[in-house]
Amino acid sequence: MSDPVEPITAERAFARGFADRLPLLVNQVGYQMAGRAEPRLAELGLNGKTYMALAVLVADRPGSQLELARLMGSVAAVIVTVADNLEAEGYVERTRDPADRRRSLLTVTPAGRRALAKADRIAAEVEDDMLGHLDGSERARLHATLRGALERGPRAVP
Amino acid sequence: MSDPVEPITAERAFARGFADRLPLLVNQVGYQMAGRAEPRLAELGLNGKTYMALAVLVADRPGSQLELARLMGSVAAVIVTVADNLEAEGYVERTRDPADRRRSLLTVTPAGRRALAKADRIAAEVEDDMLGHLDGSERARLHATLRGALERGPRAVP
DNA sequence: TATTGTTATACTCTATAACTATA
DNA sequence: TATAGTTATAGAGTATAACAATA
Repeated sequence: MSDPVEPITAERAFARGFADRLPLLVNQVGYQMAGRAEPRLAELGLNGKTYMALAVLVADRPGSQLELARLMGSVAAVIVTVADNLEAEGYVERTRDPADRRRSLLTVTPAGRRALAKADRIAAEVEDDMLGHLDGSERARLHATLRGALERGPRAVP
Repeated sequence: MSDPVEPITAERAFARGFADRLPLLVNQVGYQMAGRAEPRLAELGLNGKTYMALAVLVADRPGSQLELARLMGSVAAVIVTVADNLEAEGYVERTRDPADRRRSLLTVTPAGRRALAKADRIAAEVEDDMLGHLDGSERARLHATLRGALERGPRAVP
């Protein structure tokens, strides 16, 4: 104790109780990442949910709010608020589908695309923060592993 | 379309919007894992938080509720409820530290250890569900990667 | 005066179920 | 009758601050 070259106290940096329990590890890493990203996303008028929605809108082009909900693993009522927030920031425009006037078409505006690009930069920096110890190939492997996990089985979680 | 060998509809199994954004991927995998584990933990009288607390109590032996809070990345007020729940299930006993009567010592009961073992089995099965496509060495690598991410930097998230 | 645990309160999220308008 | 979106409401979870006991 009181070692001059090790100013960090003896307190563990993280709980060993997480070490061999992958679900706890994944949740903790996700929680850490969210906690680091959210304050910076807030400066863009975004949060985790609206950032995710922008990403899915651009990449997957859902044809209705309900399809967006499904892609996000969420439900219709939640997407209403998400779309409201994005619309209020000027990041999406909401128009009724002329072919089926029950559906709302969400189109990302140029400002929305700029916000998404900035949010992606934040996400990349958070990734660097937490995975700076990995080289490129290790990071690519982690990406592939997690994508594979999502591709397996249906999403049963609302 | 309507391919007999591919009964899954054209709907994507998961949103491509997540694909290149690691924080979104991690959160989604964690969310999936939690959604699969929670209903089964509930049969043990546990949830994600109380399971995590049991694991940390056994592995890290915190000397007070506040230390447990720090190890879990939580705060004192939340731990009160966590400890209340574990105590109500008979999984921990709460006694005042004789050396400093402000502190509560949480000791895991034999029933608590049995519940933790069952919860660990659930966690392992959820891991198999989502990572069945990985062989042992790939899984070990994922473990090490995530542990490394948590060991880097302080936890700033309450 | 500082710290630990607790309680209280307000706030956010989420889940569910009505309700509307369109089909 | 069924579907997409919306609204309402209740419940869970979280954060903050005040408070009591102990140091």
